[in-house]
Amino acid sequence: MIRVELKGGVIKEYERGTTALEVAKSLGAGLYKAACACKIGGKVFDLRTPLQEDCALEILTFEEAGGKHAFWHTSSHILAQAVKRLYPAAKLAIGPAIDNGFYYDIDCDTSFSQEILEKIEAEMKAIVKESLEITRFELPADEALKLVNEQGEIYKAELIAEHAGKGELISFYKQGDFVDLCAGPHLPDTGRVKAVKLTASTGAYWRGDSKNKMLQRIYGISFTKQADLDAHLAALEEAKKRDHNKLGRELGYFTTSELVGQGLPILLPKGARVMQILQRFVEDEEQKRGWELTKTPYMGKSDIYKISGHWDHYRDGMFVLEHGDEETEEVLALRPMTCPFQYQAYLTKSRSYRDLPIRYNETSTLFRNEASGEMHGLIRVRQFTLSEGHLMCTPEQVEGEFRGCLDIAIYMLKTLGLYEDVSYRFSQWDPEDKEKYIGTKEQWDTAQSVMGKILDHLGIDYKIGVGEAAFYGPKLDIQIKNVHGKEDTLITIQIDMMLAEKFGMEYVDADGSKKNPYIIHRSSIGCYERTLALLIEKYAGAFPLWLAPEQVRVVPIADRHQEYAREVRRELESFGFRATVDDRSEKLGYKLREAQLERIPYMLVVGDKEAEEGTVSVRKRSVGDVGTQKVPAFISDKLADVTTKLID
RNA sequence: GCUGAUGUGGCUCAAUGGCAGAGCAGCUCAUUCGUAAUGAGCAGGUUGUCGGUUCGAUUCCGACCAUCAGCUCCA
Repeated sequence: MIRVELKGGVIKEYERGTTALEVAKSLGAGLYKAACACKIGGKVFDLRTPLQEDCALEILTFEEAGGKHAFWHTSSHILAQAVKRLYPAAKLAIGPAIDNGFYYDIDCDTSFSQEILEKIEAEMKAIVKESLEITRFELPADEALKLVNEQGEIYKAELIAEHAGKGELISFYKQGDFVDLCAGPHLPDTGRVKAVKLTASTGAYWRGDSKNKMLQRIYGISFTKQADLDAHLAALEEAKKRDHNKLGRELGYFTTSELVGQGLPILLPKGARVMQILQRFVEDEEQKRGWELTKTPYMGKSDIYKISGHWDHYRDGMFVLEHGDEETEEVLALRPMTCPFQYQAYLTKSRSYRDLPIRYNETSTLFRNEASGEMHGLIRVRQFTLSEGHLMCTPEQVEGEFRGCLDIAIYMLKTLGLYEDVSYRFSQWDPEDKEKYIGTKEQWDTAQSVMGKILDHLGIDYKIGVGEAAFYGPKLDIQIKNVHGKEDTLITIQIDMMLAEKFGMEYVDADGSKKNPYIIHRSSIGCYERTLALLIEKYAGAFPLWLAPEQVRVVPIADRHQEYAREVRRELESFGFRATVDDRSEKLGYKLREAQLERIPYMLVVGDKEAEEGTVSVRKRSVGDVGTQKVPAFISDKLADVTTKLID
């Protein structure tokens, strides 16, 4: 007998070799029916795992992450089984659970149109109804290979071939007549996937490599009951309404034009105003923290990019202004980054260790010729404005300066109300990738260990991204998810030990020797276009007062109140408020409705009473009518909110 | 760049191998109104662009442009 510690510290005894599923069954029919996977000693396992010794066991249901993962993984197997039933010639690649559901990559001549997805979904429901038992078995690599070859599963064979010769057993899962190579864990049977929806069919390269064949990827989501699926789909619809690419256009923040081109958004007055507010905020804050503003050219000769290495790495992604022969004539290119231009500022004189750190910031407009399929709203564009900076310092200073760079980024994010939504990624090089990265293994090990030490010192919780580093150094990326759950980099701080040497940047140290400074590349608020996009989504267009392009709208009730309304507006403007008067001969309700739809933070209703008393009737966007105030009282209240950058 | 989808007035959406229609927005007039839509009238489109098939194309076909989802990429 073995002793199994269950949830809440309860200890029960079982026969050695009892499976987790049998334990769940012994604990109650409800738990048995809900069981998806288990945790043994804190690690997630399949429910079929026999318990061989005393252990702590937790049965995971759909409510826990591990259980959800198994549930969605099984859903993907059901998807694959349905596809194989309908299209026996289809070849299966991989089909994992993801953060929000599951997918399966499939090689099939038939294109999975909407109608076909519906057919597959119907077949999945049939498989669920059949409530097939799911069993696990293991084979040595050579027998496993034989099995998948018999099935004609060439992609599975490729996966197994990688494990051949290591002596490990390859696991399979079987449900009905469908067998799939898989590490698991999986549900006990297919009958538990009560509600399923296939959400999309897209393309995806085999093994994530664009040199490989493009397969078809079917995405889906599933739940234990239909009501949860319905709620999930409704939430997705709600999220779509916040999408900056839709809302930002509707509210008049930006537009695009076919005549101008892809990835070249036109910021309309509202968008341009918010961007100006953000820029002033960033530049002022950076000045307070010892950053010096530069203004460098939007283009430069190819020579400068050849030294930095960008010409080799990113020439295709640069807008090169070609006039003639590259060999004999000057070739200019629009700048894709500001680094080497700010280095020229550093190089204007010889530097002493006493001069360091030198911190240069710039609100820099950059140009990158992104691939046509990459462009998206304000998130990924071909011309953008970065709050960019480069900091030159000694090795002793690098930790403190890095912390300073991080501090300002965190301060920005907190002020904007985005901080709670971000996560950190420590982006490292991939030693296997000989093409992308410059420098030696020693240089990389040093730079990464410096950054790793700093991050650990600061107690930052990060994920490691192998192969995500810049070609010249490791990065701390501050990641954020958009309204659809897609993650992007908002802010990045990089340590660079390579480019100073390439550009001959030196300083004279205390002992008289010449050394290359460390360079930190960093952004404090990221790219303004992208930040604006995320703010639109975060606030669903209802910006905090300090950021709102129009802060106050004065709404006269009848035409005879227009003069007083304009007086109120002039008073507001004299205190720096962005205010307008809606002087159209419309009914009050009509004008308020429009102001609400435009997300104006405050509407000031003025009629006979207000004009008489020198007051305004305050309507707050988020609340409604909040009563009457004297004009100076309203102004001082809201001035305080603007000064503190209140997020309301 | 790749896979797939989409493109009809400013917006949301109809319709059709044979004169393209509605609501909202806009404009005009009337209404002067107290916290999310006053009424009436008017105007607005070479159906993304170019080419092909056809007696006739917005509809069918092709190329391109743009937009969307995803992949790849992101200095």
